[in-house]
Amino acid sequence: MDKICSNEPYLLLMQTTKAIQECIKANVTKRDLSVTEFSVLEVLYHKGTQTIHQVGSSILVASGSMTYVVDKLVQKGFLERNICPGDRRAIHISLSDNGRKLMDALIPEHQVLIDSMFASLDRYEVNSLIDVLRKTKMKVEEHSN
Amino acid sequence: MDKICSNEPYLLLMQTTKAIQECIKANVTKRDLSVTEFSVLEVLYHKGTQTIHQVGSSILVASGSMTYVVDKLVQKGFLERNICPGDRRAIHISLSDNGRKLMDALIPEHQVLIDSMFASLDRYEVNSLIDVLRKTKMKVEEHSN
DNA sequence: TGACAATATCTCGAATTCATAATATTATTA
DNA sequence: TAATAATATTATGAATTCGAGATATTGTCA
Repeated sequence: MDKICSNEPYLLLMQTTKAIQECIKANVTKRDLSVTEFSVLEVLYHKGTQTIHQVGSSILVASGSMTYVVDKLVQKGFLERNICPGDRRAIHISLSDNGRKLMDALIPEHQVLIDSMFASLDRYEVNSLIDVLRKTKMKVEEHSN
Repeated sequence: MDKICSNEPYLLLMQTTKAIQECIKANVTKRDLSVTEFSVLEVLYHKGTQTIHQVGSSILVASGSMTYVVDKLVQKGFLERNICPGDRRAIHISLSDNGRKLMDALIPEHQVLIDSMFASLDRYEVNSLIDVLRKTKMKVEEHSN
C-alpha cells in the first residue's frame, strides 16, 4: 500500500499524458497525418521557413528521421524543400499553399482540443498544476544532470 | 501570448513526462533492458505468473509486440514460457531465477528513483497534483469516449 | 592559405511497434 | 452434439524511429 501510494503521482502523470497523446493522435489521423508530421507542420506554421536541422531540434527528432518525415510531407504536397542561400549544406523547408491551407484549418481546431482537455480546471488549479510540474521537471532534469 | 499561456499546462505535462521517461530509460538501459521489457518483468515480479495476454493488457502493449518482447526476454534468460494447465490457448510466463535476481536488485532502485522525482513536493502539493491530474485524465477520456 | 573540426543532410541497417491474418483452443448455443 | 463465436498466441509485413557512417559545406586557427 505504501509503494502504490508513492507511485500514484507518477502513474497518473503517465496515464494522463498517454490519454492526451492518444487524443491528439486520433485528431491528426483524421487528416492522414502522424503526430511527428503534424509537429513539423506546426513549427513551420508558427515560425515560417526553417532549416531541417532547426525543426528537428525544436521537436527533438533525429536527423535520419527528419529526412524521412520531410520526404513524406513533400510527397503529400504539404511542404517544399528549397536551397538555403546562405549555407549550401542546409535545406530550407516551408509550407506549400496546400500545407498552409491545411494548417489554417487544423491549428485552431488543435488549440480548442488542447484547451478542452484542461477545461475542467479553474484558474487556481491550472496555476497549481503549472507550479508543481515545473518543480518536478526541474528535479528530474537535475537528477539526470 | 494568449495561446502560449493556455498551452502551458499541456507543454509542461509533455515535457515533464518526457524527462521522467528518459530518466527511467537511462536507468534500465544500464541493465540492457528496454522500458517495455522492464515493464513486463515488473508486472511479473509484482503479480507472479501471468498469461501473455494478461501482461499485455496491464501495460497496454499489443499482442504482436508482446510476442516480440517475450522472445527477447526469454533469449536474455529472464523469463520462461510454460503451458497453462487450464487453457491450452494461453501461455504462462514467469520470471526465471536470473530474472528474479535482476528484479530483486532493480525494483527497489527503481522505486527510489521514482520517489526522488517527486521529492521536491510537499504532501499538499502531491495531493494537489493527484487531484488535478485525475480531473484532467477524466476529461480527456470522456472527450475520446 | 591549409589542415582540421564542426555542421547539415542523407543513406542504410537495426530495433520496435502496430495491424492483419492464420492457427489453435475454448465457450456458447441452437 | 455440431456449428459458430470468442479468445490467446504467433507470423508477417508495413511504418516509424534511431544511430552510425558517408558526403558536402562551412568555420576556425595556426
